[in-house]
Amino acid sequence: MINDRTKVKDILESDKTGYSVTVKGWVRTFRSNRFIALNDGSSQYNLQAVVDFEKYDPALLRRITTGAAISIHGEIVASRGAGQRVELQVQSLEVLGDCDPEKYPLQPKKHSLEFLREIAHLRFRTNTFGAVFRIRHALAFAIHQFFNKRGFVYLHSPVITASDAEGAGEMFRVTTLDLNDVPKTTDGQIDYKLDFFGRPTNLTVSGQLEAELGALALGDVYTFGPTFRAENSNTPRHLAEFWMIEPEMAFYDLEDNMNLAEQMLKYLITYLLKHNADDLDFLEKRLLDEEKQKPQQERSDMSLMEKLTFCCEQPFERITYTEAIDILLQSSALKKKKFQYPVAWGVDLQSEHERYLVEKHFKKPVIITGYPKEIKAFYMRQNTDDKTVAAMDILFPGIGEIIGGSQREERYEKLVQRMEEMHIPAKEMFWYLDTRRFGSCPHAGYGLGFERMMMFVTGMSNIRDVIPFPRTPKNAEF
RNA sequence: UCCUCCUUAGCUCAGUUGGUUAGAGCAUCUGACUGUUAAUCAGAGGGUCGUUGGUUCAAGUCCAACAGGGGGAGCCA
Repeated sequence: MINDRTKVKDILESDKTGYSVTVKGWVRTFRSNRFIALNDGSSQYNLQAVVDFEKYDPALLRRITTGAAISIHGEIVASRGAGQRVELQVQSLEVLGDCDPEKYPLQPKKHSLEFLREIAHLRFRTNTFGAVFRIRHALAFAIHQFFNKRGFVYLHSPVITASDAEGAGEMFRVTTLDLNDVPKTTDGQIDYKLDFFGRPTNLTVSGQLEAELGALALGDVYTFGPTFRAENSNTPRHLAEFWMIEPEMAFYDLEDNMNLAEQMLKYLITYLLKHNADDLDFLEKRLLDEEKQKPQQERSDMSLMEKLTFCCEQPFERITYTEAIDILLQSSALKKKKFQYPVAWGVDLQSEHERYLVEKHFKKPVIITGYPKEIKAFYMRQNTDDKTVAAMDILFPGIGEIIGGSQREERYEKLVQRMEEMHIPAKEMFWYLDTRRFGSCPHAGYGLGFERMMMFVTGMSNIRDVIPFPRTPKNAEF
């Protein structure tokens, strides 16, 4: 048994002194041949271990280098220095894993996020990514806690699907066929009968349709799993593999749906403010440093904590698509020809329009409802005006659309009609349509991009820095 | 995929109108010092200037293509 260590976080959070501990972790810096800054991942902060170097073999001390894994036994005492309340007086020290300083790429200094992305296997060892991934864990946990408290059932939707009719984006093909010798039918087509599933299959682009099946029996369900889009998107907001939360609720209309989504976002932010204050504090300081490099005009007027607190305190602004278009048409930005894309009823809102509404006009999260049916998916419930659907998008400052959802079309005839109009093969979707044939009921749901939420709460500006191993076009190294 | 910018030491960057042996800070190594907080001081090592081709007496510097990365856009979460 070697799991006898005390975690740094527990030591630092207590004022207690005069007791013996064993700590294990990685050296961040070794100053003056006397002070080891030790980090074990449990906290943003390091434990300062004090070595009386006169009593130790210089050969051993030389092995205490940045990045080395060490185990220390000693006594927790009040610190004589100013930077910390308590410190560890070393009584015995063992190097568990050496770290050659000539070759180790991490130094006790600031590294660019781009450089750290190239060494994604080591970036966990930095302050920034330590904070990011502790927050990622906490956010995932809070999501489960939120739904569990409300009696939701966590439903595992399949990662491999045969459905290619959802129209949610380009898909990754899943096959065991020999790509160097693909079997063909007599008319020259790929013979999928010989493939593993006997038919074409893909990685899922959404668990929503499966979640609906669950909701119409279990009541309230949610999915939380990886999602795959094979789109050639090269932006700081897109990944080929990302995580999505998709709640689906029976007997909910659009307003119930919005209420739940707003409550959830506020719950998650409040949870992090309470449980990850140290990590958020670090990220806030990091952002402030970064802002200092920018010209005055581009600096944001709120700090990270202020922004998060602000979002929890304000009710989100709720407007219809039609109202949004009117605001844009009357905006000074339009009159000054600041928009690159035209504004008119019927067009989809562009990033620049969304950003204007959220960041300039309302200056808080905005929920937009009632989009034209032409620009939304087939499963959204048609409104009585015959022009719009019961859709809702929640827009956040800085990242745009964080949640997209709708009340679903529960009326069989209306749904089939819409599928025909949009060339969705109803025959292959018999399992989905069956829910509308047998005991259909009003229901609603939404999708939350987990990494988008991570970007908002951490203030990180590139989505590749909030997931451990980002998958993007031409990049799957780690 | 489109537009735009970038690529010089391990990292972050400077490098004049093309002109001798390409520089700095940090890191690393050696030595000094030792209650430090990205410790300090002195010295040393470290570069086929992203790749390929072109212009020129001469290219880190100018031109082209390609690769990788950043920012913006589209698609979306």
